[in-house]
Amino acid sequence: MKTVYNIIIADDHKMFVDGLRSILEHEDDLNIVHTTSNGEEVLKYLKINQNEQIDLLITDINMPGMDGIALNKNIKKEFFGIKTLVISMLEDGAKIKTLTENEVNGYLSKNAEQKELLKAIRQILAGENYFSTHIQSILVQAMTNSRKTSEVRLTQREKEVLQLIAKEHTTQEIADILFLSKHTIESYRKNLINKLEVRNLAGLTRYAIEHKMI
Amino acid sequence: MKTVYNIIIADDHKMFVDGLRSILEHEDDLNIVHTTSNGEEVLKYLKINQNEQIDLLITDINMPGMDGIALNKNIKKEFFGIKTLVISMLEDGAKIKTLTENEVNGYLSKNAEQKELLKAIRQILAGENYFSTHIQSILVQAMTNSRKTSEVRLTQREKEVLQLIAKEHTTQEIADILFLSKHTIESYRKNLINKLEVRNLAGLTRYAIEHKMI
DNA sequence: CTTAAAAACCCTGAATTCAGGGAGTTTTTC
DNA sequence: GAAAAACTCCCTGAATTCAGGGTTTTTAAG
Repeated sequence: MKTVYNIIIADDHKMFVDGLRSILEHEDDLNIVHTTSNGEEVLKYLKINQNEQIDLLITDINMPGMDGIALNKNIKKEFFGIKTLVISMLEDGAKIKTLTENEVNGYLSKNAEQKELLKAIRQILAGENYFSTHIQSILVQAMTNSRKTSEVRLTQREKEVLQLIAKEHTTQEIADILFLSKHTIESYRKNLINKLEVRNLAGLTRYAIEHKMI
Repeated sequence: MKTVYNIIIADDHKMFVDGLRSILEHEDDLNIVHTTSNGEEVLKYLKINQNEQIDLLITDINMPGMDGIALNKNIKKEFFGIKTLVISMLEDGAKIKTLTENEVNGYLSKNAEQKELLKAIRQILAGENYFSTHIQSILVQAMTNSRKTSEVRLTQREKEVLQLIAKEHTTQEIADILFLSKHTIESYRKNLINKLEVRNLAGLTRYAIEHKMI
């Protein structure tokens, strides 16, 4: 008697779920027991069906309501023995990094081939992690990037000023808002431009937005 | 003898293509003749296989290289009798609007059900257009919005300049890049500030990022 | 208590942006 | 073919930013 692994899929893109299903249904050892379109439903299902051993969760990152990141965190906290494979279209280094830090067992891009998908699933079920070479390189980049750029730790005041700059306030206005001299604000702007290695307001604004400061 | 419709699919997310295929292969009258992962390949295929009548193109919007919008435009210009159904995960009113203006025959979200997909395909093949009520409401919103706020339609040149501004280039640099006088770029910057109702570089940059121009 | 970092402030001068105009040419649209 | 929109270029002058130097005071850490 062969071992059959139980799989849950969470993705709000139904056609994608169909794609997964059509691939997995040809595999005798892989059994899709449930599919949902958001994170909450997965947790609900797991709680109700505690007697059923689930081996693998395949989830998207972006979903309405609880997303893949939060879902994975909750599952690793509350349940045991459930591996997680994240499949997403986005290839955002920072997000993937937080996933690996949260013990996700694998990550695939949605443009992966069937072959790679099955390889990832089998590898994860065997107890290993799976991150494609492509994803690995993105991860490495994100790591080195964070060493480079976030070496620049901004002080609270600098963040305040940066936010106001990004909100289109002039130096004088920021000075008025923070009850400081405009010279002070000019110093901050100058330091920010140096620290963040940008050239002008546009660069500061981009940094602020990219780091979700506004 | 039944009529069989020939379909081409363009989407870089292979698993999604598999999902589509698994749905469509159960339909006797729908025949997938080719799948590609970008727009260029579709055009290449169509040019080589001119004798083969293609009835429907199913395409994503976001693809590496030529995207769905450009692809549809090219197809409507160069080939006849090919309907287009766009399936995308994004629900950006402005983009959908440009699609309808470019004679796309239908639009579906990637979280649509099988049922709706087949309904859309059949309706389009029968000569009608298909836009789900959900999409229609987004469209209406985009229209009314565009009357309110985004009456600001930027020209191609304006977009180019805006992009370069947001990338921290100075006026002189942009002038050099576009082979224009710096006075011209100054005019563009001024007009952009007026049109977009912002105050400075920071505002322009924010607009550019919020509208995904960089 | 000492030292370092952060926060606040000041100065000069060049470069750039911003705001307000005008004006000619080409391209699109009706 | 006329009208509108887009594209290009130019001018002036004020405001602001940018780049390079500073100083002093407060706060945090060893």
